[in-house]
Amino acid sequence: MPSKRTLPANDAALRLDNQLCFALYSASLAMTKLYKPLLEALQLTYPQYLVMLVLWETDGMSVSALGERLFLDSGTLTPLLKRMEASGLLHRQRSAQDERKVEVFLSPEGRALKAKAVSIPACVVAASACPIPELMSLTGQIRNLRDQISAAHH
Amino acid sequence: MPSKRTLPANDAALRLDNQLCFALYSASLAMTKLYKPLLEALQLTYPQYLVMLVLWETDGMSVSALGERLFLDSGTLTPLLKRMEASGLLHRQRSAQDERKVEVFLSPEGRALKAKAVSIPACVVAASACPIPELMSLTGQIRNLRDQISAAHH
DNA sequence: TTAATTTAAATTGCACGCAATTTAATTGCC
DNA sequence: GGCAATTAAATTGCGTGCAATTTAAATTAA
Repeated sequence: MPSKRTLPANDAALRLDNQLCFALYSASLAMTKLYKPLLEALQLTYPQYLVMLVLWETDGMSVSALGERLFLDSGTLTPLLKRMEASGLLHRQRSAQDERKVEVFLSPEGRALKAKAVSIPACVVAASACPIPELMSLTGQIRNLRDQISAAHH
Repeated sequence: MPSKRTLPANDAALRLDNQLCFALYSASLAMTKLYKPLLEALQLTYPQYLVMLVLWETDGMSVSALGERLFLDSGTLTPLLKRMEASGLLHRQRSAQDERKVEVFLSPEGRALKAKAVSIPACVVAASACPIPELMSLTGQIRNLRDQISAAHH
């Protein structure tokens, strides 16, 4: 039994492998590495793939709407979208209604790329070696956690 | 009921909010934002905090051992450790036994910083608004997933 | 033992993320 | 209408991540 002078609880609380944050961080990095070879065929980086997922759902979104969906700001998105425009996947266009806004539209090539992406989710599921219901449950739990901690700092 | 010409399953499979990868990615970014004000008091970035967690557990690790623990390589760690050395938290020293290796040692200031860090985990738990057993379970599940997909690409 | 291979860090180059600032357009308020 | 406040992108600067290469040390093989 620990003496009153020691801080046993803190030692466990600061242990790397007990950190939820590190589990998330390292899992997210591992996920990016898993996607890399899958996305190479599409000439996309992982954040660019996320942008494509959004645009395949809703074409013509503004930069800020895209940012809200992906939790990224214009400092990240502007140069990323410029690179995607340069590679011919989309084009950016000032909104006529509100000239402050820039709307992002898929090119025919960008739209067509979806066909090459449909096989990716199954590869990721296979690599996880985890039953689909568990993956769905885990996804939901992590999403809830994200929303909770996002709300926490307003 | 969907026609045979449509691809209904793929649409769901490519939906952003169904992606485990995006849940992890966005949760990890949100976590980093949550830590930022907490770490400002310690003058640490989030990856630097992870290095401190490792060194508080095991001082004197080599760069490669640190990298294995954190899933980071020397391309990331070398400049990061140089910045931490410049701010006086640690020093780097060629191993006498094997001159290829560089060992990382905490300075007295670095060791002392642990006292300021002990309050952080409780803040994070509070922000998550989630019972500790659930957090522990979630951490374990995410760790398992990470290990599984890390193993998957060798 | 020397030469080839392997291993460990460091370096280079590029793509994020994000804080902070700037520029431009719109909205609110009088 | 006119001016301040707000909003949207872009820009700047910095700290990661990581692939690819380089340098140097240690190990293995011939």
